[in-house]
Amino acid sequence: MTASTTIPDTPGTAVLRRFNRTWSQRVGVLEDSFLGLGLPLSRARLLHEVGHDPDVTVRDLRERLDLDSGYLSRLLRDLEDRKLVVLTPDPADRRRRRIHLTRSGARLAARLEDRSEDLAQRLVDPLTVRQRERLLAALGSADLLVRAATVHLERVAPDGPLAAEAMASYVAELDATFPDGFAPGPVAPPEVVVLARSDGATAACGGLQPLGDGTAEVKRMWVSPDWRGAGLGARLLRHLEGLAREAGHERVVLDTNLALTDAVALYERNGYRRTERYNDNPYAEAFFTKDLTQDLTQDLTSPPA
Amino acid sequence: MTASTTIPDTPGTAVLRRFNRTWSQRVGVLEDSFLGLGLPLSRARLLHEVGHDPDVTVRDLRERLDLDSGYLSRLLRDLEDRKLVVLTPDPADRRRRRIHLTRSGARLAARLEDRSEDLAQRLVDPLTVRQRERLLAALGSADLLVRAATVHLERVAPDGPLAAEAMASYVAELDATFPDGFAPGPVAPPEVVVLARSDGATAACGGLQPLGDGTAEVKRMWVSPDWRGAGLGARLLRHLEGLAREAGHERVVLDTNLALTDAVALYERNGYRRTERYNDNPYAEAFFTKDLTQDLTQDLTSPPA
DNA sequence: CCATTTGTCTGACTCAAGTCAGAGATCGGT
DNA sequence: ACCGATCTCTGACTTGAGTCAGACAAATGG
Repeated sequence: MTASTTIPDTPGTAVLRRFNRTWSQRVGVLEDSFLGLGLPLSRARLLHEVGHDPDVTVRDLRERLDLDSGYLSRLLRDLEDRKLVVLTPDPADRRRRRIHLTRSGARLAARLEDRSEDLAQRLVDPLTVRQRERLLAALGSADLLVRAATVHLERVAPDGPLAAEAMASYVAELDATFPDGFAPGPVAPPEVVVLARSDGATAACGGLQPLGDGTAEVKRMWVSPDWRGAGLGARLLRHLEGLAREAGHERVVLDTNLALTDAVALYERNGYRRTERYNDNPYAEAFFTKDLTQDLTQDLTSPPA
Repeated sequence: MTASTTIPDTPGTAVLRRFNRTWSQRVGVLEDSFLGLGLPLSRARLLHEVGHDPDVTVRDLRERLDLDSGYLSRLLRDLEDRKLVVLTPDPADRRRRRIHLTRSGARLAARLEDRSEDLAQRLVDPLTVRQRERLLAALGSADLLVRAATVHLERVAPDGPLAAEAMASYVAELDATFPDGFAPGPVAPPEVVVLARSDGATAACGGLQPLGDGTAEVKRMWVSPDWRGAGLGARLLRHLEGLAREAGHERVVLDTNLALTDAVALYERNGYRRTERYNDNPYAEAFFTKDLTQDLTQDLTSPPA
């Protein structure tokens, strides 16, 4: 609660590191709570994961948990020997194997869950209702911010499945937002597609289309509802501007519908100014442009050196 | 950011557990950051600990980190072989051995520190200044609350060193607060002394002295400045009331100085009412009492069952 | 239908992190 | 000077977690 009109010498990371220490000392137990029911941690985590979505394939797990295939195979075998799971070949692709919990596996998974819930409860217990609310609010916003901070921006193939999926989300959202729906004709995807990805899910997307004459158009800016308010839009926008600048463009333009108030605010906040219509997109009501040659935007992502 | 006028079914622990997941996935790396400089984690941690206070004895470390003596011995030997520390017998007690960092040990410890700082910096980096402030504020308050929630209240020997130390802090604070200082005569410690301890440090203290006639006096309530605002005072007070009730007392009384506005507020918030002077303590300006027989105070520490 | 890729599994390791049972010095009290 | 406690160290184990190099079977693309 120190006043923070000036940037302190120790740039907050002290707080972060202290918190990390506190958390891992006192709450690290939450993880270890999976322990003590006869299963080592790795196996318990695996069981938990299987419990969370039945019928996963070995492959899915391997990808999700980033485990060595041999190791995973052995872990699964161990769970199988303990009669906690059964592996059956996937009829659709007989190389794959599907994993189901047995009855006792489900029971154990539930007990692990309870145990972890118990521990969480016990942590929160000594606090007053008021404090509990403060704690949970703090953790909630820290969660969002940490996740936002660790999102990866990656350029993907514009015609790949990831890009297609993101485009579909974008279209679906506009369709739900506009009073008369949104039904664009079949359009080619933009030349550049960037996704913000987190945990294998797409948190935001945006595209870039060269229009010639030193101009690139920003297209399909979209932030998943789960991620609003985490600054992903601004980050993605800056990233796209950077790419445009690298590609030698002198300005970016974009169009938008005025119903998208958040988007309009985002553009205005980031140095975009209204300009005249430059296309015949029937859904577009407002047109923006930003000069990339004069680097007025100070980089907000890193402190002044 | 959901409205929280009603208590949700899933009592926040979901938020907590989700946060735990996020944190350990993304930031757990902070711990592992000690890795990769050629030292395994346990040794790196040990080095870090030694760096933080030079001239520790093996015994101290064993106690502080709760390690098996054989294991610790081996770890230290490993550090010694790597020429990172030197062990010398303690002249005062030649069974003990003191540990010092060598020059290269200190260098490595500093690099470990930097590395962890770097990682923290990198986490925070993609955020805007605004978001960073939000994150650090959230972590700061979560830190305090988590630490508060995991404080242990323990009764200690009134004449032991821990009690003495706490009393000294109490006296020192009052001495600094009162315009004319605070110099009580040599008084016997209260019959019951309870400390709130965290990480081997005392966060708060309080005492209980039977006055006869069904009455117990609450004495020496003190919360360390680091811990103000975490609700420790209320918790300790309730704990003392419980002890008094168990011991068969019907009411508690206490005196205080009006300069201690926080304390006065605490007592009023917790059902204490003003009463007339019952002793001749020259520093006391206000006297409070609370009836223990009617259990009006609902227990705020746990939700209604 | 054949070569290549993909998905799973086995065997043979490594490494970190402990635990447990003493051995041997050293100290403190009597 | 002796006894029991204290401190440190050694040896002999265990367990968990994970890596790496293939082997083998099923799918997939030309």
